[in-house]
Amino acid sequence: MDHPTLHHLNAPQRQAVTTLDGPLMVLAGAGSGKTRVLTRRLAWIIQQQQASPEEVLAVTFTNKAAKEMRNRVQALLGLDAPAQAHRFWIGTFHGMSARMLRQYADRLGFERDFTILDSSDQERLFKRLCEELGFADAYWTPKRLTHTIGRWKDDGIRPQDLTDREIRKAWERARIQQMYERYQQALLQSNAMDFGDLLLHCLQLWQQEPAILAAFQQRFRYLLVDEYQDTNHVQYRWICALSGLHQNLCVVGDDDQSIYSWRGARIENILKFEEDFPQTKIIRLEQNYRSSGNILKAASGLINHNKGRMEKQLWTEDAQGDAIHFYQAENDEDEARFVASEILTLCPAGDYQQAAILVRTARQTRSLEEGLMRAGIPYQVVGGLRFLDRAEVRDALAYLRVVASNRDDVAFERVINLPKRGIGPGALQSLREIASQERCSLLHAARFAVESNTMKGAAAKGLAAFIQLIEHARSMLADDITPAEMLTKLLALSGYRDYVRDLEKGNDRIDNLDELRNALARTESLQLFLEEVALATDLQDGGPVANRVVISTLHAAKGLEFPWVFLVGVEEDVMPHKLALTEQPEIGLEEERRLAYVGMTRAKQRLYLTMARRRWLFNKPVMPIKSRFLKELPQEILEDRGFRVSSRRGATGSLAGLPGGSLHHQKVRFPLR
DNA sequence: ATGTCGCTGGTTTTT
DNA sequence: CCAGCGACAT
Repeated sequence: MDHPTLHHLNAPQRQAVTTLDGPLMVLAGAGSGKTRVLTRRLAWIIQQQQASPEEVLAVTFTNKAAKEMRNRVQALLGLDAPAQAHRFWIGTFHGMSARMLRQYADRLGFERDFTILDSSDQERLFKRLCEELGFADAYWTPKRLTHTIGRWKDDGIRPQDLTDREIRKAWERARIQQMYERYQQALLQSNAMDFGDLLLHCLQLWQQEPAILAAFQQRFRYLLVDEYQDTNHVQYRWICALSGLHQNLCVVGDDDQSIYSWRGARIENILKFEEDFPQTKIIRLEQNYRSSGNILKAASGLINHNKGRMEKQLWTEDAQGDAIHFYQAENDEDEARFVASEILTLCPAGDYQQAAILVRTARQTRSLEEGLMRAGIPYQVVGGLRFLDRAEVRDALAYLRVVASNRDDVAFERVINLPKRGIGPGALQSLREIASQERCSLLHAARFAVESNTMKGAAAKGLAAFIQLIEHARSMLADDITPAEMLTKLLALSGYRDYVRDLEKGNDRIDNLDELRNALARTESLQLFLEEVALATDLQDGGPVANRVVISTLHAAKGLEFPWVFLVGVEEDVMPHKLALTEQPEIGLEEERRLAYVGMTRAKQRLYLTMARRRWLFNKPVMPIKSRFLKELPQEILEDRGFRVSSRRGATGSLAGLPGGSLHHQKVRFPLR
């Protein structure tokens, strides 16, 4: 077998690529060439003429991963491939589900152009329902309802499925059940689905119309699932259903990198796979091509403290490489300064994209950003507050949604009084009453109220203006004005642009609106844009920007790699995070350990672990102590870079080394000031 | 209907 | 420190 698609693959990789028929589970350790295997496998299926691209379904968790997979497969397939690559069904669980549901929306009582709600939309909706139902409870806040019901949906629990496993007290269960039902009703009424619904409604559709499922089963000869360790129960059922006929299902994952249990991910899906598909072949990819020997040793040493792992031992042909550098900073500022000075030493030519700083929580980025800025090092923050989550962006999107759909009540409520149009809670309440009486949407109710002069005063005027605005926007689209131009006019005429300009940081916010408009200009239609945006996390390509240090949360760093990695804040209460240990301490701790493991295994050549002895938290001083994870590392490969008491007050070295009498090099280097 | 003051409560967040 | 919210005043 000397096919180019099989070049440069080790034996298990080659096996994973060429074992096409029957269920297959690939346990792919960090840095073991997983993406290479996945993409080669897709190419192999086509080249061996086992299926045509449209008969292959590959599911990923992020749009970014999907895009990368498509590009790489395209490259593998050669010149005639672009058209072929587009025929594959490659996408996220949610994207693929939406695609299938649009086709059959009517069977479930939805229209084809249903909207997809994000968690802030959901919270708003729950808030409204709480008010309507007089549901006041200190515990069951809209936020908690959103979260809890979201988890239930991940587990496939519908309102009627609630038992005392979920809520023990029967009287409370009845209340929550009613709320859950009302929520689903409201979604149907607004022709909307939340993320969980996308998957659940697929299952329901298939159950209700077996012929539709059978057609999909027939079609997808090969299924591939990436990041399998992060699938939840419903996703598992979704996969099983679709692969039910041919059973050519290949899942690829690493239980040691499961870090989304708080979003419903079930590590047990890996164990269950073998049970549910008894014929399963298991292939382990254990050779690591990314990290030096010491980095691998440290990471393995850490993760070995977890119980109940799939048996797997990573190894590398690489040299041991650098020691793991440990630095105990005096405080946040000193930590940032240390990181910055190391980066300057490591990247004398200014090739800063070689370095990454990984944090447990987004708020840790602040002192680091300041430190880098002071040192004149360009950086890029990934995984912080995302573009599409910014209030002004969501507002503008809500305007677009109202223009695009008559039924999107959630979007309507968001913008009806933004900027202020004199439509307060009272006016809104009467609109809702009209809507429920007439069984119509809020927009229709508003139209009705204006036409029949039901409203009075400021509210009447404001409503009329709003309706006119929306109709005007629609007529622009009908007159072939581009959606992007329409948005610009819409935001200007509504007064929203002026309103935003006068807010704090108004200029930045206007920039964001402009960026949204640019993204809209790049898309074919408004419908397509709204779909894309609903399922996307970010509009920017997301790839590393040239010559910038990446600052990332650990979660957002999965799948990335860098020559130099700084894992900062390696302290108790941060890593592991305090709140991760509250409910089920053992389980939480193991996930935190995996998170640290993911961070460490991002490093190729050198790994730094840092902590600070003093920090400020919520305006209060705290004295962090070393993370227990530090003590779980093989001590002999750690190099203590010491810590330093404020240079201005005269430095005294400290022997605050690690237990076990490790090295105490006092290499104090501070090129900055 | 809207503006302001003071209180609370703050992980991670692929979709 | 900070955003987001409810209570109260305008």
